[in-house]
Amino acid sequence: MAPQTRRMPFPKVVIERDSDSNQSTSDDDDDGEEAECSLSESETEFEDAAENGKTDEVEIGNMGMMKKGKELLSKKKGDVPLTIRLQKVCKVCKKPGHEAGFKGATYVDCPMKPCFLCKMPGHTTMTCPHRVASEHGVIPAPMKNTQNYLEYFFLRQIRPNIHPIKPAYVIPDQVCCAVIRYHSRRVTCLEFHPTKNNILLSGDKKGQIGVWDFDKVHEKMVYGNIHSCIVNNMRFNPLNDGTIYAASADGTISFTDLETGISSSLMNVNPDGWQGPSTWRMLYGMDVNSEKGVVLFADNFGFLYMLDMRSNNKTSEALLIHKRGSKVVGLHCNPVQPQLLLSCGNDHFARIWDMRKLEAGSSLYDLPHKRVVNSAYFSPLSGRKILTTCQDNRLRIWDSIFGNLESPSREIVHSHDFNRHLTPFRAEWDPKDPTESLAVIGRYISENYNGTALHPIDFIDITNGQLVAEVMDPNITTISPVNKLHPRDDVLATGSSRSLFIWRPKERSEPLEQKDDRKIVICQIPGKKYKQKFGGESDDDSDDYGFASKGKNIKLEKRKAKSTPYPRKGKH
DNA sequence: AGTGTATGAAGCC
DNA sequence: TGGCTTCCCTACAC
Repeated sequence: MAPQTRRMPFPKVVIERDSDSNQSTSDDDDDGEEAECSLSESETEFEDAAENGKTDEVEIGNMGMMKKGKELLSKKKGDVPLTIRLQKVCKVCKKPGHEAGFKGATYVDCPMKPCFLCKMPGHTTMTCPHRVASEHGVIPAPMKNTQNYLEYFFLRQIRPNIHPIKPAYVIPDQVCCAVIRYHSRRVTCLEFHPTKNNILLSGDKKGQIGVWDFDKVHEKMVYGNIHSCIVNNMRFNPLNDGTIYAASADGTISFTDLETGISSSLMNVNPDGWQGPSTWRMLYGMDVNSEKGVVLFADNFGFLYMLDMRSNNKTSEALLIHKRGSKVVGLHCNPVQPQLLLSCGNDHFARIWDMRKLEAGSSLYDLPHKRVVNSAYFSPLSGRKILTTCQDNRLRIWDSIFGNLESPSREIVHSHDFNRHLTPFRAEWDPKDPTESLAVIGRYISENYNGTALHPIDFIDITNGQLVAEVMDPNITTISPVNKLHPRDDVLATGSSRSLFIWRPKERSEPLEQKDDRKIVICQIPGKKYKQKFGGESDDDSDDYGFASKGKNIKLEKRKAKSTPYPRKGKH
């Protein structure tokens, strides 16, 4: 039998490319296969010019491209020439005429979407009014004078701690030491030692807990057998600062001796083991109340638990404090009033509780938010203010916890978007600021700094919304959602991806060029070759957490910020 | 350089 | 309520 030949010739295909598309092949290529091939290369828009001149527009994403293309071609088999115009579409909204994404180190927003910073429609991040305003307060901070008894006693108690004059802020703006790839998964929480100034604790997504002496730099330890997955919060034991508590999504509260690494599980909220994801309890928020001698922690079903710190027995049954089935991600005890507890979670609320009468639904105040509340903290000295970080890209401040709590006294628009691959951002108070007005938080959106997209860490004056400082380092190209200011020293600790960084004020640091190489330690998983971000390939697998050898050390170049990400009207 | 994948909240039906 | 899909700047390994 003679081979069958194609009776109907394949339709003539004319490919027209968008004028600003990259390379252009022969415009009048009539090879069908070639057309399909080209179509799969990039996101394009089909335009099918039919015989009567009527135009059929079909928008196709890159995945459905081939299939749709074939359908289209087969439909048109035998028809007059098929014109396929290759036109670039925006990867965000799939519409032609514009493109979103990185242009070099600058990110261009899709104009069809709401502003990535303030979430309002009609403009992009570049032109967002919150980028150019000198302050962001949507509601002025009112000084509420409630003059109730509680307020009176409260003020008497804290008055000596309140500074009348705001001192100049000291900003730790230069990286002085770092451990690169210290953790094997991203860092989730940080904690400074309450008495030893140079000890930093870090928890990660894998369940490991690191203990790092950042003055000696190379003195570091990672405990990998304490938890089996994400460490959500850690606290030092107020009765013995050589021991810590940690809450993990493995459903346990651990108690660990930092010297020996010996750890015990104080409580397991999944006593029956794994019964499927719908019943598995994970622990998120945690705090210790030294006055009451209890460890408080909460799970992903809305429940609060309490353990007596001396007996390690639970002091009460689990108590529903947030919407049933929602995560309670943060707990904080008031530093001055031990009866007051602050919680926050995925039900879009932060709640204030009186620990003397804790029962479901008995919260003193419910502070509403538009999205999940990542964190809620009382101010560190007076405990009178509350700072929350919400996934709606806003920081909120309640100036007086005894005032009108129906609405925050201030909202500050700030880029700290939720991203499932990042540890949630949490704005943290500066515990050293006597005026309780300085907060630190990492920034999600990047800025083009001399050709590199960097994500700075912002210092914000929460009394007026002003950006006091933004710190960045050319070597930290990853987002830094985890930040903690030292309780006594002018030191900032940053967790960015798997690495840790310690910042100090520039004027107090010795020039980096003269520094000991070992100020920066590169860690790696044994046997793995990996590309260093900072200077070539490393195959040093002599040590689990080996030092960077001389010459391979990270080069910290002096940064030259070309532009200010949040240009202000005045000086900041 | 290109791709797969870890993964969480929101919104829809 | 539950199951499904979508999602805008990730980080990193291969």
